[in-house]
Amino acid sequence: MRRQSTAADGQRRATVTDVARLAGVSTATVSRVLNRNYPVAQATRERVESAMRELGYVVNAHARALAGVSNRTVGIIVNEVVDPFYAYIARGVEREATLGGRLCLVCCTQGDPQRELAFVELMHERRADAVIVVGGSIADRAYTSELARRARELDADGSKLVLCGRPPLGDQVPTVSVEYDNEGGAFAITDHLLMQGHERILYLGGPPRLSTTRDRLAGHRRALELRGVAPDPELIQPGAFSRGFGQRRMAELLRDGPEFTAVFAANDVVAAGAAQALEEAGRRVPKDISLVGYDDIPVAQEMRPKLTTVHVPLEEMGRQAVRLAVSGGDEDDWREPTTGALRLGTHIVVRESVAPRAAKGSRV
Amino acid sequence: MRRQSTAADGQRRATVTDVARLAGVSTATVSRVLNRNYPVAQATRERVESAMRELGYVVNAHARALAGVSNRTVGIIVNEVVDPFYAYIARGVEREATLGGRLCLVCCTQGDPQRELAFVELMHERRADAVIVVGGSIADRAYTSELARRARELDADGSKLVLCGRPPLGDQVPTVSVEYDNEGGAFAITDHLLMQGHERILYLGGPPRLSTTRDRLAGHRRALELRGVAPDPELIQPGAFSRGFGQRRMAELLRDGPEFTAVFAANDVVAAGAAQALEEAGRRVPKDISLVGYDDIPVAQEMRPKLTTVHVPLEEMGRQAVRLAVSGGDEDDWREPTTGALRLGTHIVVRESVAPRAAKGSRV
DNA sequence: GTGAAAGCGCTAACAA
DNA sequence: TTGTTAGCGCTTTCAC
Repeated sequence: MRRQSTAADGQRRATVTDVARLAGVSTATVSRVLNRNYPVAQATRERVESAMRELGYVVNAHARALAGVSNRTVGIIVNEVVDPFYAYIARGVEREATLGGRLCLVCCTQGDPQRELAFVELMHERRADAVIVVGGSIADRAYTSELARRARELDADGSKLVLCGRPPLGDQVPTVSVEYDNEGGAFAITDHLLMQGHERILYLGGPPRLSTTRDRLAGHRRALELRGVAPDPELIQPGAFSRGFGQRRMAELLRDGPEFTAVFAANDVVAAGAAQALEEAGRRVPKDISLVGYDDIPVAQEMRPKLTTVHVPLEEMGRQAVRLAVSGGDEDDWREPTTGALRLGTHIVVRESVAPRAAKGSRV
Repeated sequence: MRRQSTAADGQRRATVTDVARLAGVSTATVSRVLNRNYPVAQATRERVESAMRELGYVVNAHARALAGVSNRTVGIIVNEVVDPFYAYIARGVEREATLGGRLCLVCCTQGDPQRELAFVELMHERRADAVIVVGGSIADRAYTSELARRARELDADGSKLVLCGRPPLGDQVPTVSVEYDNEGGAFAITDHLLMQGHERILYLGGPPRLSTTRDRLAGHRRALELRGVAPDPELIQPGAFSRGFGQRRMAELLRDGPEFTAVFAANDVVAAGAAQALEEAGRRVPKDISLVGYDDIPVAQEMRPKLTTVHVPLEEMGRQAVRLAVSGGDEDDWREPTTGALRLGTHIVVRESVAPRAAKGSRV
């Protein structure tokens, strides 16, 4: 049974005033030793510091922020921390923010656009230097205009909304954006499959209305078209970005779907699910069916066969997002205009999950 | 080029006063519509709201916090967001915090205890309701006492330091802790190996001075002892918690290390690295050598053969951490004493990476 | 080198 | 139902 030393027992938390009193100086002096931005006599400093220690004084960040010092914070809003796609971007943001002496706050929407909007507002309320929204978005009228409104408010307060891996909100909306060549990656990997003789390629997974899906599908279709392969609607099977979806849908299609010799999974996680279903159905990858993914997250190297996929510079996107947003930080440089944009490249990583199409169809 | 509407052009950010003036009411009224915790005439409310919209008003969270409203925040401090071990705990924290209407702030130390300490302080400065430090710790005198000091300061301010997956700081230090049966899991999985006839078991990876390693090793040794197997120092090969370490060290040991028929990797990530090295050396798992991991993160199910490992209730630990720390939240219930502790169970999950010891030694 | 005092933007008594 | 006003804890001129 220990002493319950919460606010209950009147031990009001120590403030600069308390420290000042105990040290026999003014609050201004305390503030000066706190910020070490102004000369203070050695002896005075020591008295103040010991008073702080004695009182267990901890500066109040809110009071400080209110009094006008930047709180050096960038917020990042993602779907899910446990999803490597987001985690690696978050890591980039975190690293770069730390480099600039800033704190990085991570929020998870669990895929809910309303929560995303709420978080943007929250970060604004906390006066973040920048708020970064990550990942594809659905093209919803109401949602988009709400986000645009917040982008404007943020901008009006000298902060920035950063779009990371999603399309711009329109030319009138002040944002900065960091994208990756999503369409190009999808084109390249489809072409890779085509070059191996595959023409019946199943596109599997990804929320149908998501910008990410739209772009990947566009690249996929462009590649087919270029090689004169007629797209078959039956081979386009979007759904979700989850392992579970990949596995379930794949199993179904194997049972009574169209014929195909290769699978283009919307991302590596879906690919892992598909691989599982393929394995359970006794289809060998890549001998019977070739399989590719997208994103190049670590699981791609853990799978057997190792997954051929499209590399996306996730961490670098995160870094660039904060770099673009907080241009400099201390030094007030008047770099780019209000709206900056950056598009990073993608490239395919060939591993072991693709083989030339077998002479006969893949159906057993 | 667009209008650069930052602070530069004198567009001072709108405050309650501005809103009040524009709406023709007092700031108190504005505050009341903001907090919807007090009756306000419908007509008034509407005028205020439209004024807010017109001005692009966004409440200042710092001012609000300073004025005495809890900012409903819990901070979590982890090594690395991209490490699933931490990511899943973080997700639990996030989920539970959200349930309580709280914001979850994630900080990454990149394994640096000094940064951890700094983050605890930072979260305290921001007046977090609780700050959760996650993962094993090294038993360093100076570090421990520093952390203890901060725990006391936090406690004095009615907040809490939560130790998640690491040993307590001592009975005098007010903390709450959520652990898992680390030793027990290691015991169980070692015993599993022993039951399959393995006696030469290599323990691979994990920072040697980390509490996590110490506990796992303790369980491992206890199991050996119980079955009367003499521990061989050569078979204890700690190092790091990384895939790279697992792969490198494994390759070396395969080349010129002691003989062994099974590998107990300190965690699943190390196991993945070890598996890779085994594969490259032409040793089959589990036929030639059995392999187990720890943590049961998703990669365990992606590996082929699927990895037998110890399940740790990561997400649940995160949830419990905040539940214990912010006891109730709104309702001021006087539940447990200052120091609460919880220990969650672990269990092994048998998959495909263990086989009975071959008749002959594993050496080719 | 140090102190006095005026806010920063908001909330919460207390009045009206 | 609404307004007045006194802080919350800190920083920062401006004096001394």
